[in-house]
Amino acid sequence: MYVKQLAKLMAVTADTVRHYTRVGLLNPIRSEENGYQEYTKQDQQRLKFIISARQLGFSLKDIQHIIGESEQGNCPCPLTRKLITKRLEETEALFQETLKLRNRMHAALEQWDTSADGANASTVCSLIESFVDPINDSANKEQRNDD
Amino acid sequence: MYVKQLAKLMAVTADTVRHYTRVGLLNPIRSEENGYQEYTKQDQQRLKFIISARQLGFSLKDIQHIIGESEQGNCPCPLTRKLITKRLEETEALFQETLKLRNRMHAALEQWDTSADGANASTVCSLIESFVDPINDSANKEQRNDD
DNA sequence: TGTTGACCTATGTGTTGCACCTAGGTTTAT
DNA sequence: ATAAACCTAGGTGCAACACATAGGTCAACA
Repeated sequence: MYVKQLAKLMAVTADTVRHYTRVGLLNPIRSEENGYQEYTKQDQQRLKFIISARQLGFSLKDIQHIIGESEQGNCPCPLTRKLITKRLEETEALFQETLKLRNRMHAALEQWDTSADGANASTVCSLIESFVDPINDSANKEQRNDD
Repeated sequence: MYVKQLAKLMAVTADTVRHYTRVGLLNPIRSEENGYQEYTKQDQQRLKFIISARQLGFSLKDIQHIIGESEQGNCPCPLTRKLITKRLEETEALFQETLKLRNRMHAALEQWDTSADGANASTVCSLIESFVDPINDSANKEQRNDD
C-alpha cells in the first residue's frame, strides 16, 4: 500500500509516515513501475510499534536503538527498561516544572485581576514587573537568614 | 559593560544575552574602539524584564509585542493579560498531557517489573507491544477482574 | 617583547518531531 | 484532454537557546 493509505489506517498523517521513513524507521519497497513507496504488513506492524513507543515517551532515537537491538538478535527489553527509566525522570522533571509554571501563571492572573494597569515610564509592563510569586519568593518561603 | 559581565550579573549565559540581542530584545551600543557590544543599565533593566516575563511563560515573541506596545506609548497591560490567558490555556493542556504521560510511564514500569523479557521473533519489544494502559484502555477502566 | 589566557565578534549549525512548501511526475476518472 | 488526487525528493520552519568556527582584542607576565 502507499503512504496515505497506511497513514489513514494507523491514524497518523502521511507526513509522519514519510518522516519515519526518512529517518529509517520504516523501510518500504520502491515500486519499479512508478517509483512509489510500497508499505508492507511488516511496515504496518513496525508503525504500530513506533506509535505505541511514542505514547510511552520514547524518542525516535530511543526507538531506533530498541529496533537496532532487536534486529541484531538481542533482546531489547533491558535497553527498554533503562531508557524508560531515564525518560521517566525527565518527564517527572517536566511535570514538576510545568506544575510550578501553571501555579505561577494562576497567581499572576489573580494578582492582575485586582491590580490596575500602571502606566509607568520607567517600566515596560508594570504587571509583570511588580508580580511577586507567592510560592517561590523568598519573603514567603519558610525563612532564610542570608545576611 | 560587556556581554559576559551582564550575563553573570543577571545569572544567565552570555549566549542567552547574545540571543536576545540578535532577535532585537536588547539594543547595546557598539563601541567605536573595539567593536564590542556595550550594555547599559537600560539593557540591564530590559533583561531583568525579559527574565521575569519568561518565568511567567511568555514567549520571546510575546515579549517583543509587549515591549513594542510599551514603546509606542500604549499601556501594554491589556495585551499582557490577553497573552497570559492564552499561554495559561496552553500550559494547562501541557500539564494534563504530561500528567497522563507520567502515569502511563509509571504504569509501564510497574507492569514491566513483574513481566519477563519475552523474546519473540514476531515483535520488536514485547514489553512495549504488550503494554496495556490501565487508565485509558477501555477494557480496564473502573473495574478489573482479569487477574 | 612575545605569549598566554580570557575576553570579544559574527555567523552558522544542532536540537525534536514533525508540518508545510516547492516543483514536479503518475494515476484515475470524466 | 484535463482535472483531481495521489505520489516523489528535498528543503524550510518552528522555540530558545547551546555550541562550534574562525578570528580580533586586551591585559598581564616572564
